[in-house]
This record gives sequence, C-alpha cells and structure tokens, in this order.
Amino acid sequence: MASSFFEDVYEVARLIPKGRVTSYGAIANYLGVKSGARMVGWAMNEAHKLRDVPAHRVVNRQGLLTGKMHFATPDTMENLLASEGVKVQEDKIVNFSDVFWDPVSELN
DNA sequence: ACACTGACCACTG
DNA sequence: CCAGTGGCCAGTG
Repeated sequence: MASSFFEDVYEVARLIPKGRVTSYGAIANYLGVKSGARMVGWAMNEAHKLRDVPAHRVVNRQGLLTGKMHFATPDTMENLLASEGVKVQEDKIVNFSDVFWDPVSELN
C-alpha cells in the first residue's frame, strides 16, 4: 500500500462529515506527524484538484480560510462551506469550535 | 545534487 | 503579552 503522507491526508479529509471542518494540525496530529501541518495543506493543494477531497472543510487552527485563494476562485471555499451550513465571515469560520471535527476524537 | 519553498503549529525568549 | 524560530515531507528551480 502506498502509505504516503498524502494518501493518509486524503483519507482523513474525505472522512470529514458535511457541515464540519478540521484543521491541518489536527490531521497531522492524527497521522502522528506533529509538525506536518504544512505538508497537509500542500497535499490538499494537489488533492482537491486531482481527488474528490473536500479541501474546503480543512482550515487553519484559527478557523481562517487560508487556502481559499488556492481554489478556482477565492469565493469557492467560502461558497462551499456556506452551502454545507458552515457560516463564514471575514474569511473565518463562525462558531469554529462548534463545527470543529477532530479526527483523533471522532475516528479514535 | 543542493537549496528553498509551501493552504501550518507549537515552543521559547 | 508579542515576536521570532524550528520542524516536518515532498516537489521544484
């Protein structure tokens, strides 16, 4: 099996329930890579283009849509989140703690 | 083959 | 409390 860092990221990203969001660090932490958050975002860059990975459900630790500019349009990410019931304001997720989905706690 | 960068996070001073 | 730096993997110049 191609147990690559990217592969794992794709898996977790796809497991994110609709209407929920997670952070790069949370995924990295779940994968056991403490400081691999940077690569998670990078993996997403390829992932959301090549695979059906909901990269719009992955934001930074602050709930800020840091990667919105990497989508087709800067409004794509915000639009997708809003479409799933996630409220976004000022490029930031409202009630972030409420919609936050931690793979370590959920997937255990 | 080397160095730097990249949608980040946490620690130290 | 605020600012700075290190660290992880993979890809590109």
